[in-house]
Amino acid sequence: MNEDVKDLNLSVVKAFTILDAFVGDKKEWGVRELAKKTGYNKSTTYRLLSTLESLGALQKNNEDKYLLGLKLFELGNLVSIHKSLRKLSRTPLENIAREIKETVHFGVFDKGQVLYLNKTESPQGLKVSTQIGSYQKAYCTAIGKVLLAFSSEDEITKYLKTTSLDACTENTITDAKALEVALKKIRKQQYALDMEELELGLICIAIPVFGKNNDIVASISVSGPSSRFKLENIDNYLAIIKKGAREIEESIANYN
Amino acid sequence: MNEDVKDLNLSVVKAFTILDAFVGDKKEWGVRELAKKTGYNKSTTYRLLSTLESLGALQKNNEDKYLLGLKLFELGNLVSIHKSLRKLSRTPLENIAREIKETVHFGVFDKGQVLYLNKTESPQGLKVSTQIGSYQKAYCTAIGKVLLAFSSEDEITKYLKTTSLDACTENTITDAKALEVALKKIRKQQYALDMEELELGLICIAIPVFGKNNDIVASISVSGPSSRFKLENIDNYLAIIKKGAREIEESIANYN
DNA sequence: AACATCGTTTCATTATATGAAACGATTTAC
DNA sequence: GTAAATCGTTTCATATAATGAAACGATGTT
Repeated sequence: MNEDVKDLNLSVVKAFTILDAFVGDKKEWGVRELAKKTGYNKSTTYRLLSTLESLGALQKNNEDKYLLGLKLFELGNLVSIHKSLRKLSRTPLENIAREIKETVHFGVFDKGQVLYLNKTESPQGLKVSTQIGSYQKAYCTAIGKVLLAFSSEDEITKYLKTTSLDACTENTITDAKALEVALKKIRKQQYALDMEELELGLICIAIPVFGKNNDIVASISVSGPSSRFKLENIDNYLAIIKKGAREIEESIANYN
Repeated sequence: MNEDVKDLNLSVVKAFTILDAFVGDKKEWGVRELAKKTGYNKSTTYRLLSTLESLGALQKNNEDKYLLGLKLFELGNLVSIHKSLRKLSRTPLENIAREIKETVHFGVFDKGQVLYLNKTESPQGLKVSTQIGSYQKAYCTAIGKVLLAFSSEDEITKYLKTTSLDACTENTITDAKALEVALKKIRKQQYALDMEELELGLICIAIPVFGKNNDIVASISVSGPSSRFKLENIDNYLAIIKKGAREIEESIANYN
Protein backbone atom coordinates (compact mmCIF):
# COMPACT_ATOMS: atom_id res chain seq x y z
CA MET A 1 0.00 0.00 0.00
CA ASN A 2 2.64 2.59 0.91
CA GLU A 3 4.41 3.37 -2.31
CA ASP A 4 7.79 5.02 -2.11
CA VAL A 5 8.26 5.82 1.53
CA LYS A 6 10.17 8.99 0.80
CA ASP A 7 11.34 11.08 3.68
CA LEU A 8 8.74 13.80 3.53
CA ASN A 9 8.84 16.97 5.54
CA LEU A 10 6.47 16.08 8.33
CA SER A 11 5.64 19.64 9.26
CA VAL A 12 4.48 20.38 5.75
CA VAL A 13 2.44 17.19 5.69
CA LYS A 14 0.83 18.23 8.95
CA ALA A 15 0.08 21.70 7.61
CA PHE A 16 -1.76 20.27 4.63
CA THR A 17 -3.54 17.71 6.78
CA ILE A 18 -4.89 20.66 8.71
CA LEU A 19 -5.91 22.44 5.50
CA ASP A 20 -7.64 19.25 4.38
CA ALA A 21 -9.88 19.43 7.41
CA PHE A 22 -11.54 22.39 5.72
CA VAL A 23 -12.51 20.28 2.71
CA GLY A 24 -15.49 18.82 4.58
CA ASP A 25 -18.67 20.59 5.56
CA LYS A 26 -17.12 22.32 8.54
CA LYS A 27 -15.60 25.57 7.31
CA GLU A 28 -14.57 27.11 10.63
CA TRP A 29 -12.25 25.48 13.13
CA GLY A 30 -10.77 26.27 16.51
CA VAL A 31 -7.39 25.11 17.78
CA ARG A 32 -8.59 22.36 20.09
CA GLU A 33 -11.14 21.09 17.56
CA LEU A 34 -8.48 20.71 14.91
CA ALA A 35 -6.06 19.13 17.33
CA LYS A 36 -8.69 16.52 18.11
CA LYS A 37 -9.55 16.01 14.45
CA THR A 38 -5.95 15.62 13.27
CA GLY A 39 -4.60 13.88 16.36
CA TYR A 40 -1.81 16.43 16.67
CA ASN A 41 -0.89 17.95 19.98
CA LYS A 42 -2.67 21.12 20.94
CA SER A 43 0.58 23.10 20.95
CA THR A 44 1.65 21.76 17.60
CA THR A 45 -1.71 22.51 16.09
CA TYR A 46 -1.68 26.00 17.52
CA ARG A 47 1.72 26.77 16.02
CA LEU A 48 0.86 25.33 12.64
CA LEU A 49 -2.34 27.36 12.58
CA SER A 50 -0.47 30.53 13.53
CA THR A 51 2.04 29.84 10.78
CA LEU A 52 -0.63 29.20 8.17
CA GLU A 53 -2.43 32.34 9.24
CA SER A 54 0.68 34.49 8.94
CA LEU A 55 1.12 33.09 5.43
CA GLY A 56 -2.46 33.94 4.48
CA ALA A 57 -3.36 30.30 3.94
CA LEU A 58 -5.78 30.62 6.84
CA GLN A 59 -7.40 33.60 8.44
CA LYS A 60 -9.49 34.19 11.51
CA ASN A 61 -13.12 35.21 11.39
CA ASN A 62 -14.70 37.58 13.88
CA GLU A 63 -15.17 34.70 16.32
CA ASP A 64 -11.45 33.88 16.19
CA LYS A 65 -12.14 30.65 14.34
CA TYR A 66 -9.92 29.77 11.40
CA LEU A 67 -11.09 29.89 7.78
CA LEU A 68 -9.30 29.06 4.56
CA GLY A 69 -7.42 32.19 3.52
CA LEU A 70 -7.05 34.22 0.37
CA LYS A 71 -3.53 32.94 -0.30
CA LEU A 72 -5.15 29.65 -1.25
CA PHE A 73 -7.62 31.49 -3.44
CA GLU A 74 -4.70 33.16 -5.16
CA LEU A 75 -2.74 29.95 -5.64
CA GLY A 76 -5.82 27.99 -6.66
CA ASN A 77 -6.53 30.40 -9.47
CA LEU A 78 -2.99 29.97 -10.77
CA VAL A 79 -3.19 26.22 -11.20
CA SER A 80 -2.51 25.72 -14.87
CA ILE A 81 -3.68 22.13 -15.16
CA HIS A 82 -7.00 22.09 -17.03
CA LYS A 83 -6.98 25.88 -17.03
CA SER A 84 -7.82 26.16 -20.71
CA LEU A 85 -10.66 23.69 -20.31
CA ARG A 86 -12.05 25.71 -17.43
CA LYS A 87 -11.86 28.90 -19.41
CA LEU A 88 -13.33 27.72 -22.68
CA SER A 89 -16.14 25.83 -20.98
CA ARG A 90 -17.40 28.88 -19.15
CA THR A 91 -19.53 30.57 -21.80
CA PRO A 92 -21.01 27.37 -23.25
CA LEU A 93 -22.02 26.34 -19.74
CA GLU A 94 -23.67 29.69 -19.14
CA ASN A 95 -25.59 29.26 -22.36
CA ILE A 96 -26.80 25.82 -21.35
CA ALA A 97 -27.80 27.08 -17.92
CA ARG A 98 -29.83 29.87 -19.44
CA GLU A 99 -31.87 27.43 -21.48
CA ILE A 100 -32.14 24.59 -18.98
CA LYS A 101 -32.85 25.99 -15.56
CA GLU A 102 -31.00 23.22 -13.78
CA THR A 103 -27.49 22.81 -12.43
CA VAL A 104 -24.89 22.10 -15.11
CA HIS A 105 -21.55 20.44 -14.41
CA PHE A 106 -18.37 20.15 -16.43
CA GLY A 107 -15.79 17.61 -15.34
CA VAL A 108 -12.85 15.45 -16.28
CA PHE A 109 -11.56 12.05 -15.20
CA ASP A 110 -8.72 12.41 -12.71
CA LYS A 111 -7.21 9.77 -10.42
CA GLY A 112 -10.13 7.41 -10.93
CA GLN A 113 -12.71 10.01 -10.03
CA VAL A 114 -14.69 12.84 -11.52
CA LEU A 115 -13.02 16.20 -11.00
CA TYR A 116 -15.45 19.08 -11.37
CA LEU A 117 -13.86 21.91 -13.34
CA ASN A 118 -16.84 24.16 -13.76
CA LYS A 119 -20.50 24.48 -13.00
CA THR A 120 -23.48 26.77 -13.25
CA GLU A 121 -26.08 26.53 -10.56
CA SER A 122 -29.77 26.18 -11.01
CA PRO A 123 -31.57 29.44 -10.23
CA GLN A 124 -34.23 27.37 -8.50
CA GLY A 125 -34.27 26.76 -4.79
CA LEU A 126 -33.75 23.03 -4.91
CA LYS A 127 -30.28 22.40 -6.25
CA VAL A 128 -27.27 20.13 -6.02
CA SER A 129 -24.45 21.21 -3.75
CA THR A 130 -21.15 20.40 -5.41
CA GLN A 131 -17.88 22.25 -5.42
CA ILE A 132 -15.66 23.16 -8.33
CA GLY A 133 -12.34 21.46 -7.65
CA SER A 134 -13.94 18.64 -5.71
CA TYR A 135 -13.99 14.96 -6.57
CA GLN A 136 -16.88 12.56 -6.91
CA LYS A 137 -17.27 8.83 -7.47
CA ALA A 138 -17.41 7.94 -11.14
CA TYR A 139 -19.48 4.75 -11.12
CA CYS A 140 -22.64 6.25 -9.65
CA THR A 141 -22.80 9.58 -11.50
CA ALA A 142 -23.88 10.30 -15.05
CA ILE A 143 -20.82 12.44 -15.68
CA GLY A 144 -18.52 9.78 -14.27
CA LYS A 145 -20.06 6.95 -16.25
CA VAL A 146 -19.70 8.93 -19.46
CA LEU A 147 -16.05 9.67 -18.74
CA LEU A 148 -15.51 6.02 -17.94
CA ALA A 149 -17.47 4.66 -20.90
CA PHE A 150 -15.36 6.50 -23.45
CA SER A 151 -12.03 5.78 -21.77
CA SER A 152 -9.66 3.20 -23.19
CA GLU A 153 -10.34 -0.46 -22.49
CA ASP A 154 -7.24 -0.57 -20.33
CA GLU A 155 -8.42 2.26 -18.18
CA ILE A 156 -11.86 0.75 -17.74
CA THR A 157 -10.35 -2.58 -16.77
CA LYS A 158 -8.02 -0.90 -14.32
CA TYR A 159 -10.91 1.09 -12.87
CA LEU A 160 -13.10 -1.94 -12.39
CA LYS A 161 -10.22 -3.80 -10.79
CA THR A 162 -9.24 -1.09 -8.33
CA THR A 163 -12.58 0.46 -7.41
CA SER A 164 -14.99 -0.99 -4.89
CA LEU A 165 -18.50 -0.28 -6.09
CA ASP A 166 -20.13 0.63 -2.80
CA ALA A 167 -23.84 1.30 -2.75
CA CYS A 168 -24.81 4.92 -2.31
CA THR A 169 -28.51 4.24 -2.79
CA GLU A 170 -30.60 1.20 -3.66
CA ASN A 171 -30.12 2.11 -7.34
CA THR A 172 -26.32 2.19 -7.35
CA ILE A 173 -24.71 -0.27 -9.74
CA THR A 174 -22.56 -2.32 -7.39
CA ASP A 175 -21.73 -5.18 -9.74
CA ALA A 176 -18.73 -4.80 -12.05
CA LYS A 177 -20.32 -6.88 -14.80
CA ALA A 178 -23.50 -4.80 -14.63
CA LEU A 179 -21.43 -1.63 -14.82
CA GLU A 180 -19.66 -2.91 -17.91
CA VAL A 181 -23.02 -3.53 -19.56
CA ALA A 182 -24.15 -0.04 -18.57
CA LEU A 183 -21.00 1.50 -20.04
CA LYS A 184 -21.56 -0.36 -23.30
CA LYS A 185 -25.08 1.05 -23.50
CA ILE A 186 -23.72 4.55 -22.80
CA ARG A 187 -21.24 4.24 -25.64
CA LYS A 188 -24.07 3.17 -27.96
CA GLN A 189 -26.57 5.88 -27.07
CA GLN A 190 -23.88 8.55 -26.49
CA TYR A 191 -25.26 9.69 -23.15
CA ALA A 192 -25.52 8.46 -19.57
CA LEU A 193 -28.24 8.67 -16.98
CA ASP A 194 -27.96 8.66 -13.23
CA MET A 195 -31.31 7.53 -11.87
CA GLU A 196 -30.83 8.30 -8.20
CA GLU A 197 -27.69 6.17 -8.07
CA LEU A 198 -25.64 8.61 -6.02
CA GLU A 199 -28.38 10.25 -4.01
CA LEU A 200 -32.08 9.54 -3.68
CA GLY A 201 -34.14 12.18 -5.45
CA LEU A 202 -31.28 13.24 -7.72
CA ILE A 203 -31.34 12.55 -11.44
CA CYS A 204 -28.61 13.47 -13.93
CA ILE A 205 -27.90 13.18 -17.61
CA ALA A 206 -24.45 13.54 -19.15
CA ILE A 207 -22.77 13.54 -22.54
CA PRO A 208 -19.15 13.33 -23.62
CA VAL A 209 -16.94 16.17 -24.89
CA PHE A 210 -14.31 14.98 -27.35
CA GLY A 211 -10.88 16.40 -28.15
CA LYS A 212 -8.92 16.75 -31.33
CA ASN A 213 -8.25 13.03 -31.77
CA ASN A 214 -11.80 12.02 -30.87
CA ASP A 215 -10.62 10.97 -27.44
CA ILE A 216 -12.83 12.02 -24.56
CA VAL A 217 -11.53 14.99 -22.59
CA ALA A 218 -14.51 16.00 -20.48
CA SER A 219 -18.20 15.58 -19.87
CA ILE A 220 -21.18 17.87 -19.37
CA SER A 221 -24.04 16.90 -17.08
CA VAL A 222 -27.37 18.35 -16.04
CA SER A 223 -28.71 17.52 -12.60
CA GLY A 224 -32.09 18.04 -11.05
CA PRO A 225 -34.47 16.72 -8.44
CA SER A 226 -36.60 13.77 -9.54
CA SER A 227 -39.67 15.88 -8.75
CA ARG A 228 -39.17 18.04 -11.82
CA PHE A 229 -36.57 16.13 -13.86
CA LYS A 230 -38.83 14.07 -16.10
CA LEU A 231 -37.66 11.49 -18.61
CA GLU A 232 -39.76 13.03 -21.36
CA ASN A 233 -37.50 16.09 -21.20
CA ILE A 234 -34.40 14.08 -22.01
CA ASP A 235 -34.40 14.71 -25.74
CA ASN A 236 -34.82 18.40 -25.12
CA TYR A 237 -31.99 18.47 -22.59
CA LEU A 238 -29.77 16.41 -24.86
CA ALA A 239 -30.22 18.80 -27.76
CA ILE A 240 -29.26 21.77 -25.61
CA ILE A 241 -26.20 20.28 -23.93
CA LYS A 242 -25.01 18.77 -27.20
CA LYS A 243 -24.96 22.26 -28.65
CA GLY A 244 -22.81 23.36 -25.72
CA ALA A 245 -20.55 20.34 -26.09
CA ARG A 246 -20.04 21.17 -29.75
CA GLU A 247 -19.10 24.74 -28.85
CA ILE A 248 -16.50 23.46 -26.40
CA GLU A 249 -15.18 20.92 -28.88
CA GLU A 250 -14.77 23.68 -31.43
CA SER A 251 -12.83 25.79 -28.95
CA ILE A 252 -10.61 22.83 -28.14
CA ALA A 253 -9.96 22.24 -31.83
CA ASN A 254 -9.04 25.88 -32.34
CA TYR A 255 -6.84 25.94 -29.26
CA ASN A 256 -3.18 26.18 -30.15
CA MET B 1 8.75 46.38 10.69
CA ASN B 2 8.52 42.82 11.99
CA GLU B 3 5.30 42.64 13.94
CA ASP B 4 4.85 39.82 16.39
CA VAL B 5 7.86 37.62 15.91
CA LYS B 6 5.95 34.46 16.68
CA ASP B 7 7.75 31.19 16.49
CA LEU B 8 6.46 29.99 13.16
CA ASN B 9 7.02 26.56 11.77
CA LEU B 10 9.89 27.25 9.43
CA SER B 11 9.33 24.24 7.22
CA VAL B 12 5.79 25.36 6.49
CA VAL B 13 6.98 28.89 5.80
CA LYS B 14 9.52 27.48 3.37
CA ALA B 15 6.90 25.35 1.67
CA PHE B 16 4.71 28.37 1.02
CA THR B 17 7.67 30.45 -0.08
CA ILE B 18 8.23 27.82 -2.70
CA LEU B 19 4.58 27.89 -3.73
CA ASP B 20 4.78 31.67 -3.96
CA ALA B 21 7.47 31.32 -6.61
CA PHE B 22 4.72 30.10 -8.91
CA VAL B 23 2.78 33.36 -8.51
CA GLY B 24 5.02 35.11 -11.03
CA ASP B 25 5.19 34.55 -14.74
CA LYS B 26 7.24 31.39 -14.48
CA LYS B 27 4.85 28.48 -14.04
CA GLU B 28 7.29 25.58 -14.24
CA TRP B 29 10.25 25.11 -11.97
CA GLY B 30 13.06 22.62 -11.49
CA VAL B 31 14.72 21.78 -8.18
CA ARG B 32 17.93 23.75 -8.69
CA GLU B 33 16.10 26.75 -10.12
CA LEU B 34 13.85 26.96 -7.10
CA ALA B 35 16.75 26.45 -4.71
CA LYS B 36 18.48 29.42 -6.32
CA LYS B 37 15.31 31.51 -6.28
CA THR B 38 14.43 30.85 -2.64
CA GLY B 39 17.97 30.65 -1.30
CA TYR B 40 17.29 27.26 0.28
CA ASN B 41 19.72 24.42 0.01
CA LYS B 42 19.29 22.12 -2.93
CA SER B 43 18.56 19.14 -0.68
CA THR B 44 16.03 21.06 1.37
CA THR B 45 14.31 22.32 -1.74
CA TYR B 46 14.22 18.85 -3.20
CA ARG B 47 12.59 17.39 -0.11
CA LEU B 48 10.05 20.16 0.19
CA LEU B 49 9.14 19.76 -3.47
CA SER B 50 8.76 16.01 -3.05
CA THR B 51 6.56 16.56 -0.05
CA LEU B 52 4.38 19.13 -1.80
CA GLU B 53 4.08 16.81 -4.77
CA SER B 54 2.99 13.88 -2.66
CA LEU B 55 0.34 16.14 -1.14
CA GLY B 56 -0.93 17.20 -4.56
CA ALA B 57 0.03 20.82 -3.97
CA LEU B 58 2.51 20.47 -6.80
CA GLN B 59 2.76 18.04 -9.65
CA LYS B 60 5.32 17.25 -12.30
CA ASN B 61 4.73 17.91 -15.98
CA ASN B 62 6.05 15.64 -18.71
CA GLU B 63 9.44 17.37 -18.52
CA ASP B 64 9.70 16.60 -14.79
CA LYS B 65 9.28 20.27 -13.93
CA TYR B 66 6.99 21.19 -11.08
CA LEU B 67 3.60 22.87 -11.56
CA LEU B 68 1.00 24.01 -9.05
CA GLY B 69 -1.18 20.99 -8.32
CA LEU B 70 -4.88 20.29 -8.15
CA LYS B 71 -4.92 20.19 -4.35
CA LEU B 72 -4.49 23.95 -4.47
CA PHE B 73 -7.28 24.20 -7.01
CA GLU B 74 -9.49 22.25 -4.64
CA LEU B 75 -8.60 24.34 -1.60
CA GLY B 76 -8.79 27.59 -3.53
CA ASN B 77 -12.34 26.87 -4.57
CA LEU B 78 -13.30 26.27 -0.96
CA VAL B 79 -12.19 29.66 0.30
CA SER B 80 -15.34 31.14 1.74
CA ILE B 81 -14.18 34.75 2.02
CA HIS B 82 -15.92 36.80 -0.67
CA LYS B 83 -17.47 33.61 -2.04
CA SER B 84 -20.96 35.06 -2.24
CA LEU B 85 -19.64 38.15 -4.03
CA ARG B 86 -17.85 35.97 -6.54
CA LYS B 87 -20.93 33.92 -7.17
CA LEU B 88 -23.47 36.70 -7.50
CA SER B 89 -21.20 38.81 -9.70
CA ARG B 90 -20.77 36.09 -12.27
CA THR B 91 -23.92 36.49 -14.37
CA PRO B 92 -23.97 40.31 -14.31
CA LEU B 93 -20.36 40.30 -15.48
CA GLU B 94 -21.18 37.92 -18.30
CA ASN B 95 -23.99 40.24 -19.34
CA ILE B 96 -21.70 43.25 -19.38
CA ALA B 97 -19.09 41.34 -21.36
CA ARG B 98 -21.65 40.35 -23.96
CA GLU B 99 -22.55 44.00 -24.59
CA ILE B 100 -19.13 45.58 -24.25
CA LYS B 101 -16.58 43.43 -26.00
CA GLU B 102 -13.80 44.36 -23.60
CA THR B 103 -12.34 42.79 -20.49
CA VAL B 104 -14.47 43.32 -17.37
CA HIS B 105 -13.10 43.10 -13.84
CA PHE B 106 -14.78 42.81 -10.48
CA GLY B 107 -12.71 43.49 -7.38
CA VAL B 108 -12.65 44.46 -3.74
CA PHE B 109 -10.28 46.39 -1.52
CA ASP B 110 -8.10 44.06 0.51
CA LYS B 111 -4.92 44.82 2.45
CA GLY B 112 -4.48 48.16 0.72
CA GLN B 113 -4.74 46.70 -2.73
CA VAL B 114 -7.28 45.65 -5.32
CA LEU B 115 -8.14 41.98 -5.10
CA TYR B 116 -9.68 40.68 -8.30
CA LEU B 117 -12.60 38.38 -7.52
CA ASN B 118 -13.94 37.84 -10.99
CA LYS B 119 -13.43 38.77 -14.60
CA THR B 120 -14.64 38.14 -18.10
CA GLU B 121 -12.12 38.41 -20.86
CA SER B 122 -12.44 40.37 -24.04
CA PRO B 123 -13.08 38.07 -26.99
CA GLN B 124 -10.71 40.24 -28.99
CA GLY B 125 -7.07 39.40 -29.45
CA LEU B 126 -5.65 42.37 -27.60
CA LYS B 127 -6.58 41.99 -23.94
CA VAL B 128 -5.39 42.61 -20.42
CA SER B 129 -3.71 39.73 -18.65
CA THR B 130 -4.84 39.69 -15.05
CA GLN B 131 -5.55 36.83 -12.72
CA ILE B 132 -8.53 36.23 -10.50
CA GLY B 133 -7.19 36.07 -6.97
CA SER B 134 -4.29 38.36 -7.76
CA TYR B 135 -3.59 41.79 -6.31
CA GLN B 136 -2.97 45.10 -8.03
CA LYS B 137 -1.99 48.59 -6.92
CA ALA B 138 -5.00 50.74 -6.08
CA TYR B 139 -3.72 54.25 -6.82
CA CYS B 140 -3.04 53.71 -10.52
CA THR B 141 -6.06 51.66 -11.55
CA ALA B 142 -9.62 52.80 -12.17
CA ILE B 143 -11.02 50.01 -10.05
CA GLY B 144 -8.61 50.79 -7.23
CA LYS B 145 -9.30 54.50 -7.26
CA VAL B 146 -13.04 53.87 -7.07
CA LEU B 147 -12.62 51.51 -4.13
CA LEU B 148 -10.39 54.06 -2.47
CA ALA B 149 -12.58 57.08 -3.23
CA PHE B 150 -15.63 55.61 -1.51
CA SER B 151 -13.75 54.26 1.48
CA SER B 152 -13.97 55.99 4.85
CA GLU B 153 -11.86 59.07 5.45
CA ASP B 154 -9.79 57.12 7.94
CA GLU B 155 -9.00 54.44 5.45
CA ILE B 156 -8.04 56.94 2.77
CA THR B 157 -5.78 58.78 5.18
CA LYS B 158 -4.19 55.53 6.27
CA TYR B 159 -3.71 54.49 2.67
CA LEU B 160 -2.07 57.75 1.67
CA LYS B 161 0.19 57.56 4.69
CA THR B 162 1.35 54.00 4.17
CA THR B 163 1.51 53.70 0.40
CA SER B 164 4.36 54.95 -1.71
CA LEU B 165 2.94 56.21 -4.99
CA ASP B 166 5.55 54.90 -7.38
CA ALA B 167 5.26 55.83 -11.02
CA CYS B 168 4.20 53.01 -13.32
CA THR B 169 3.98 55.26 -16.37
CA GLU B 170 4.37 58.97 -17.02
CA ASN B 171 0.65 59.35 -16.25
CA THR B 172 0.67 57.76 -12.82
CA ILE B 173 -0.50 60.04 -10.03
CA THR B 174 2.51 60.04 -7.72
CA ASP B 175 1.54 62.97 -5.51
CA ALA B 176 -0.69 62.31 -2.50
CA LYS B 177 -2.38 65.69 -2.73
CA ALA B 178 -3.13 65.17 -6.41
CA LEU B 179 -4.54 61.73 -5.63
CA GLU B 180 -6.83 63.22 -3.01
CA VAL B 181 -8.14 65.69 -5.57
CA ALA B 182 -8.65 62.87 -8.04
CA LEU B 183 -10.56 60.83 -5.47
CA LYS B 184 -12.81 63.79 -4.72
CA LYS B 185 -13.61 64.11 -8.41
CA ILE B 186 -14.37 60.39 -8.57
CA ARG B 187 -16.80 60.68 -5.69
CA LYS B 188 -18.52 63.54 -7.46
CA GLN B 189 -18.85 61.98 -10.90
CA GLN B 190 -19.37 58.45 -9.51
CA TYR B 191 -16.80 56.82 -11.76
CA ALA B 192 -13.04 56.64 -12.20
CA LEU B 193 -10.79 56.62 -15.23
CA ASP B 194 -7.35 55.14 -15.63
CA MET B 195 -5.72 56.95 -18.51
CA GLU B 196 -2.65 54.77 -19.01
CA GLU B 197 -1.62 55.25 -15.39
CA LEU B 198 -0.71 51.62 -14.77
CA GLU B 199 0.42 50.61 -18.22
CA LEU B 200 0.95 52.58 -21.39
CA GLY B 201 -1.76 51.84 -23.93
CA LEU B 202 -4.22 50.61 -21.30
CA ILE B 203 -7.35 52.59 -20.44
CA CYS B 204 -9.96 51.63 -17.85
CA ILE B 205 -13.19 52.94 -16.45
CA ALA B 206 -14.70 51.80 -13.16
CA ILE B 207 -17.76 52.37 -11.02
CA PRO B 208 -18.61 51.46 -7.43
CA VAL B 209 -20.89 48.66 -6.20
CA PHE B 210 -22.62 49.49 -2.95
CA GLY B 211 -23.86 47.19 -0.19
CA LYS B 212 -26.88 47.27 2.06
CA ASN B 213 -25.76 50.28 4.08
CA ASN B 214 -24.60 52.22 1.06
CA ASP B 215 -21.01 51.37 1.90
CA ILE B 216 -18.85 50.35 -1.01
CA VAL B 217 -18.23 46.63 -1.26
CA ALA B 218 -16.74 46.20 -4.71
CA SER B 219 -16.07 47.81 -8.05
CA ILE B 220 -16.59 46.93 -11.69
CA SER B 221 -14.15 48.04 -14.35
CA VAL B 222 -13.84 47.80 -18.12
CA SER B 223 -10.37 47.78 -19.65
CA GLY B 224 -9.23 48.12 -23.19
CA PRO B 225 -6.34 49.25 -25.34
CA SER B 226 -6.19 52.98 -26.04
CA SER B 227 -6.36 52.15 -29.74
CA ARG B 228 -10.03 51.26 -29.52
CA PHE B 229 -11.08 52.57 -26.10
CA LYS B 230 -12.33 56.03 -27.02
CA LEU B 231 -13.57 58.61 -24.56
CA GLU B 232 -16.73 59.19 -26.57
CA ASN B 233 -17.79 55.65 -25.63
CA ILE B 234 -17.66 56.38 -21.94
CA ASP B 235 -21.34 57.24 -21.51
CA ASN B 236 -22.29 54.08 -23.35
CA TYR B 237 -19.94 51.95 -21.21
CA LEU B 238 -21.15 53.62 -18.04
CA ALA B 239 -24.77 52.85 -18.81
CA ILE B 240 -23.99 49.18 -19.39
CA ILE B 241 -21.81 48.60 -16.35
CA LYS B 242 -24.17 50.57 -14.13
CA LYS B 243 -26.91 48.16 -15.11
CA GLY B 244 -24.63 45.29 -14.06
CA ALA B 245 -23.73 47.04 -10.83
CA ARG B 246 -27.40 47.49 -10.01
CA GLU B 247 -28.01 43.78 -10.61
CA ILE B 248 -25.20 42.91 -8.21
CA GLU B 249 -26.43 45.41 -5.64
CA GLU B 250 -29.85 43.86 -5.82
CA SER B 251 -28.41 40.39 -5.25
CA ILE B 252 -26.44 41.70 -2.28
CA ALA B 253 -29.58 43.29 -0.83
CA ASN B 254 -31.49 40.01 -1.19
CA TYR B 255 -28.65 37.96 0.24
CA ASN B 256 -29.48 36.58 3.66
C1' DA C 1 34.87 11.00 -25.22
C1' DA C 2 34.80 14.76 -21.84
C1' DC C 3 32.05 17.86 -19.58
C1' DA C 4 28.23 20.11 -17.52
C1' DT C 5 23.89 19.78 -15.48
C1' DC C 6 20.09 17.46 -13.77
C1' DG C 7 17.55 15.23 -9.74
C1' DT C 8 18.60 12.22 -5.90
C1' DT C 9 20.71 10.03 -1.71
C1' DT C 10 23.81 9.71 2.21
C1' DC C 11 25.09 10.75 6.96
C1' DA C 12 26.92 13.34 10.80
C1' DT C 13 25.56 17.64 12.91
C1' DT C 14 22.56 21.00 14.38
C1' DA C 15 18.54 23.23 14.90
C1' DT C 16 13.90 23.02 15.55
C1' DA C 17 9.56 20.88 16.30
C1' DT C 18 7.47 18.75 20.19
C1' DG C 19 4.19 18.08 24.24
C1' DA C 20 3.05 18.17 29.26
C1' DA C 21 2.06 21.52 32.19
C1' DA C 22 0.81 25.95 33.66
C1' DC C 23 -1.18 30.36 32.14
C1' DG C 24 -4.70 34.07 31.92
C1' DA C 25 -8.97 35.12 29.69
C1' DT C 26 -13.72 34.04 28.40
C1' DT C 27 -17.70 31.53 28.52
C1' DT C 28 -20.84 28.43 30.56
C1' DA C 29 -23.05 26.21 34.50
C1' DC C 30 -25.03 26.26 38.83
C1' DG D 1 -22.39 35.91 41.52
C1' DT D 2 -19.33 32.44 42.23
C1' DA D 3 -17.38 28.11 40.51
C1' DA D 4 -16.18 25.27 36.91
C1' DA D 5 -15.17 24.41 32.30
C1' DT D 6 -13.23 25.69 28.11
C1' DC D 7 -10.78 28.59 25.23
C1' DG D 8 -6.21 30.06 23.02
C1' DT D 9 -1.48 30.79 24.42
C1' DT D 10 3.28 30.31 26.44
C1' DT D 11 7.03 27.93 28.73
C1' DC D 12 11.02 24.87 28.71
C1' DA D 13 13.58 20.55 28.74
C1' DT D 14 13.89 16.81 25.49
C1' DA D 15 14.02 14.28 21.42
C1' DT D 16 13.25 14.20 16.85
C1' DA D 17 13.50 15.69 12.46
C1' DA D 18 15.32 19.10 9.23
C1' DT D 19 19.70 20.35 7.41
C1' DG D 20 23.64 20.77 3.93
C1' DA D 21 28.17 19.34 1.94
C1' DA D 22 29.51 15.83 -0.68
C1' DA D 23 29.06 12.06 -3.65
C1' DC D 24 25.84 9.73 -6.75
C1' DG D 25 24.07 8.00 -11.24
C1' DA D 26 21.53 9.60 -15.21
C1' DT D 27 20.84 12.57 -18.97
C1' DG D 28 22.03 16.01 -22.23
C1' DT D 29 25.55 19.07 -24.30
C1' DT D 30 29.88 20.37 -26.28
